[in-house]
This record gives sequence, structure tokens and C-alpha cells, in this order.
Amino acid sequence: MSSTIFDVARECGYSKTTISRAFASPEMVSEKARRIIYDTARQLNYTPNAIARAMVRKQTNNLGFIVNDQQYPVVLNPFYSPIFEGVLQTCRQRGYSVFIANEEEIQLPTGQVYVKKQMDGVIICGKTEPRVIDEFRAQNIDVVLLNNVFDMDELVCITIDHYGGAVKAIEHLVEQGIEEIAIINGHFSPYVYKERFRGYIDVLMRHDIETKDAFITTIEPTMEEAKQCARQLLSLDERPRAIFATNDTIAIGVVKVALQMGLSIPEELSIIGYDDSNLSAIIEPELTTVRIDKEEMGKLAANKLIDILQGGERKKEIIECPTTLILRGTTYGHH
Amino acid sequence: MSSTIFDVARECGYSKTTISRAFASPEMVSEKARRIIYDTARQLNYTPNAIARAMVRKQTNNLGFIVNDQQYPVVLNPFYSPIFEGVLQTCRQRGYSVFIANEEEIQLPTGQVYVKKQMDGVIICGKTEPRVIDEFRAQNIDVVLLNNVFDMDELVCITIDHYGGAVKAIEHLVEQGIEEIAIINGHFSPYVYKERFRGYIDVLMRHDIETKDAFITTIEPTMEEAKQCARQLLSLDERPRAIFATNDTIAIGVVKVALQMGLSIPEELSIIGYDDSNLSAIIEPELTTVRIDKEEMGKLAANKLIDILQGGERKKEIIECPTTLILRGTTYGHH
DNA sequence: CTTTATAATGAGAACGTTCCCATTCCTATA
DNA sequence: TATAGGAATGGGAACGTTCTCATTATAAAG
Repeated sequence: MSSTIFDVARECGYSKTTISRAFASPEMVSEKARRIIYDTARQLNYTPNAIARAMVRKQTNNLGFIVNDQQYPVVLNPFYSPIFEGVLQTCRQRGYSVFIANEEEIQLPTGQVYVKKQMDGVIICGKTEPRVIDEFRAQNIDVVLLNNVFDMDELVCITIDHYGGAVKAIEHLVEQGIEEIAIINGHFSPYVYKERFRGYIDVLMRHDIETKDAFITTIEPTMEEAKQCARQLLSLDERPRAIFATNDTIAIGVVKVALQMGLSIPEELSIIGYDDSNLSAIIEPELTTVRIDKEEMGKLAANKLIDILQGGERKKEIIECPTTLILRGTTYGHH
Repeated sequence: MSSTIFDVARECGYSKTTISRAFASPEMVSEKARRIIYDTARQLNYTPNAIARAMVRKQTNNLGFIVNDQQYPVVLNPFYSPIFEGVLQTCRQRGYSVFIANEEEIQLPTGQVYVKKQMDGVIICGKTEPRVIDEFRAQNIDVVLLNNVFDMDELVCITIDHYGGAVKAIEHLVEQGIEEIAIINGHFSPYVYKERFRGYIDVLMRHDIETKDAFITTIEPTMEEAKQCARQLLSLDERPRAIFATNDTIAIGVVKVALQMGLSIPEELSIIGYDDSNLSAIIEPELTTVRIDKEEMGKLAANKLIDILQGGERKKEIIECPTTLILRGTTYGHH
């Protein structure tokens, strides 16, 4: 039905090889031939068959974006979706397409084997196991790890300066003379979780501020748990004057509860979130939060991966993306 | 490097055909053979090559999701991302993968020709031209149109009951005795725009409520324009007691301005949005809005498309998805 | 006007499957 | 024991490209 390279060849008198070249590397073909070929192609509605091409070239120009997040699917994930958008952008630029998947759906019925020479490389986000990376590599699929760190040969890991971000947040509060600072820590991957907490505790200790056990809480990072935790925290006899939430969803839960309890923000309660998700500027007052340039992370990951695929050196590397404190309405210091 | 069907065949003594069958249609292969084949496959790290398979089967099991939205990219698009998630879900279930693209990036350097037998079918969202659909079809790529309606042969269009949603919103306000209702209409595709407006005007007329020109406004649907428009509307000598915003971003802009102007919601101003985006439950008070079940739309589109691809009948059809009014804090009647 | 280098074109194999058609192997029935 | 019939297996062509190598056309130099 759809015409092939042979149809075009027959129609315009050039060989299949020349037709192929006219599309794949036009500079190898004479001006005249190219024009004729393009014309008849258009006329016959011919388009190079990407599958056949991938078959002989042994590369698909497809990448996989793999996220294992039980709570939100990729596209709706406030954290990963901007990263994915970044990936998408550089892939577009560099001629790649992207599949979304999680680890389950790329498994074969055989058991442990993973499928798909349909992708040249994958970006694996967050939770996974080294075993998975080995399996991909065994199939010649290159891997870049994002928002996680494994100590493996030739593996590029792209992560975030979680510690530094937390430090900036707490320093900002302390600078204003606030000492009663509680933390609601989301139960993320161990690495993230610990680093953000370390930032909190370090700053307090450096300033000789006493840490109260009641101010240190951990929850699953859902809005519901956040609200419940905030209610508890704000009902304490000596309630905190600031709450550091380790992501924006939690922080928004806190804002909502504080508003319901009639507390004025930031006069009676300062709140800082983490991630600068697209939700943070929606709530009123708008959220002071630690920004991670997620699109940039995605671009970086995609670029690293494509560099490798295009013959770049495969070398072990851990890249820590910087964070910025974004001052908004839930904190003093917003002009 | 990666092993092929022949490696497995050589290793375990069965023919390539049997190996092929063990993966593609296991029921045609004896229990014993299957076990042996799977074992050696695992051992040799063999995986069926999806590209080669696609080549002979002439189908890739890939769909394209095409969105032409200048404002937001797909993944970050509050309207299309839930739809995409729905698409993704049914595709996962039915064994398909999905590419994201817009129309530009699937064009060939030849000019008008469109590329990619890498997809069996596409879902085109929103703005496009009939010509585009023709071009896809000329390449044997089936099309389902979403959130747009063209009068074309054998074309499935999936759209929304924009009119009905608007009617529900305005009726709800009128029921409470509110008559001074303004509309801020986002400048969407003509169809959407007109239908939502028609709902607004019809209800007012049916109740013999006078419509004021000053209450009827149109803007580009950005937060900034919305705020500006709201400020203007709320500074009128006879200001509206309710504002119907034709999407949630606009509505949130209105809420923010009203809050800043010290108006109490909903006592002094009721607000209704449209779409029930994930932002609508973030703002405080939470937004009363017209819900569209976007994931369901996505699922429907994917199912329709896959049905066709799997040999289903190709018949012209226009499906209108229903809407629901979600009562929340920006309106009376929230329990 | 020949020779030489370069640009433009072609023929054939290869890529790793699936599918059609044939063949072999069982098992049950006569 | 012979025979049929289905289940299980195999061989070869085909899918639509690209790539290597060879050939021809074209231009530049002697």
C-alpha cells in the first residue's frame, strides 16, 4: 500500500541506493537527482521506513525514560514531569524520540529478561537496582541514572545537591531569628531523605540551636499525611514558628492546615517547601521553596546519554545539580 | 554482541522458527521446548528484536500522541497531560507504546511529506488541519481526533460537552439567586470557545437575566491576563457577584486577585472554573469547577484507535464526553 | 588528447525476525 | 500392525532499508 524505495527507484530511474542516499545523506547526491527524487517521493507518498532503517543501522534513535514511582505516573508526577520535558526537548533537538515505561512493563514472560532493542539507551529515574542496569547493559542498552547514585563502572549519575538546598532553607529561617523550626521529612529514597535531613540538623547545630524530637517528623509524602502531621505539630503547646517540608506537596498541606487554624503566614508560621513544583506558585500565599532546575536536569541526562550513544567516552561520573532558594510569601524576606 | 535467534537455535538445537514461536505464540510450542528455549535465552541474554519483528509484521505496536499547543508542552500541559496518562494506561494494557510529538517534528526535509512508519496510528489533539489527517492516512497511519471535530470519512472524533458544562456552572449560580455573572472566556479553539460561551448566554437568557457587555470578556488563557482582567472586572462600579472562568488557570488568577483585594469568597464573589485541573484543589479556597474526565477521554481515544488497528470497523463517529460540576470552596453549596 | 583524480551512481549482501508450506513425530483408532 | 490425523518442528523467502565495494561519469591536469 505505502510505497517503498523500489517504487521510487522504478519511477524516477535512479537506483534504490541513490534514493536511500537522497534521504539519509543528501550531500552525496547531485542537486538534480535530489530534486527529482524528492518530487517523485512526494508524488508517490513515499517516506523512508524508519523500521527498516533501524534494522540495518542497528540503532533506533529511541530512548527510554523509566520511572518507578508508585504514587504518581510519570506524566502527572510533579517532580519527574518537568525532567521528562527537559529530556524531550533535547531529544527533539538531537533527533531522538522517547518512550515512557516503568520496569515492570519492559519485562518478558521468560522471567528476568528485559525486552526491547527498540531503544538505544535509557534514563532510569529514582528507585531501581543495580541488577536492572546490568540487564540493560547486557543488551547493549546504555544507561544514565537520574536522581539516584550507584557506584558502578562507567555509570553516569545525575543527582541533586539535596544537602545544600536544605542548608539554604534553614539558614534563611535562622537569619530571621527563628529557632523553633520543625521538619516534616517525606519518606523518599534513603539518599534523598538523609541528605535533606542532614542539612536541617547541621545548620541548627552550627548555630547551637536545640533540636526537639517533637519537631522532627517523617511521613509518606502525600497531602493527607502532611495535613495530619501539620495539625499535630501546630497543636503542640510550644508550637514551631517555622516548618521545613521536604517537598512542595507536604508544604502545601501545611499551608492549608495553618490557614484553616487561622494562623497568619508568615507572621506566626513560616513555611518552606522543596522542589519548586508547578503547584508552589498556585497556593496563596505562594510558597517559599528550594528550586531544582528540573528541566535542566532532564536535558543534562539526555545529552549525556546521547553523547555516549554517539561514540562519546563512557566514564563514571556523578553530577550534582545545584539548588536555589526561591523566596515567596510563606516566609519573610519576600520584597 | 547481543545474541540473535540463531544463537539460541544453535545452542539448544531447536530451529529459529521454534524459537520465534516460543516467544511470539508460546501455545504452539511444546512445554518441554519452551522451557529449554527460555532457559538458554536467559543464559545467552537473548531478547526478541522488536525492530526485526516490526519489520516483517508491518506493525510496530507504537502509537503517536500529537499535541500542537504553543503555550505548554504536552507533559506539563494541565489539560493534555491527564489525557496522555489515560492513553498511556490503555496502551500499556493492550501492548502498545506511545511517542509524543507535535506536527513540526514529524516532517521530512522534503517538504510536506510526513515521516514514520514507526507508528501504527496517532491520536491528534486539538488544533490541526484536515490535510494532516490525509497525509497520515496516505501512509497507512490511522487517526483518531481528540478535542476537535472534523467532518471526514471514517474519522473518530472525541470531544467534550463544552456547552453542557457551562450550563451546569451558570445554573448553579443562578439557583442561588446570583444574577450578576461575568464570564472570562479563554481564547481557545473556535469550537470550544463558542460552545462554552453559548452555555453561559443561554442560561442567562432562559432566566430572563440581563446580560451586560462589561461582564463579557475574552483573553488569552494565561494567569497574567486573567489577573489583569479580574482586577478590571472587580473594580467596576457595579461589580459582578460571580465570575465564570472558562478554564482553571483563569479561575485561579481570579481567586488570587479577589484575595488580594480583600474580597471574601464566596460571600462577596463566587468563582467557577473549567477543566478540574490538578491545580484546582491546590488554591485555597479550593475551586468549584467543571470536571472533564480527562483520563477517561484518553483511554477512550486509545481504545478506539487500537480497536481500529486490530481490524475493527472504521466508521465515522463523534463522541461527546460528559462533564460534572464539582462543588468546592469558591461557591456556595459546598457542604 | 590522454591520464588521473574525484564525484555520482549501482549491484548485492546483510540486518533478525515472521510466515507459509512442508515434513516429521506422536497417539489413538481401526 | 497399519493408518490417519493432529501436534510439533524446520527450511526458505520476504520485509525495506543501509553499507561495502565496484563501476561509470565528470572535471582537472599533463
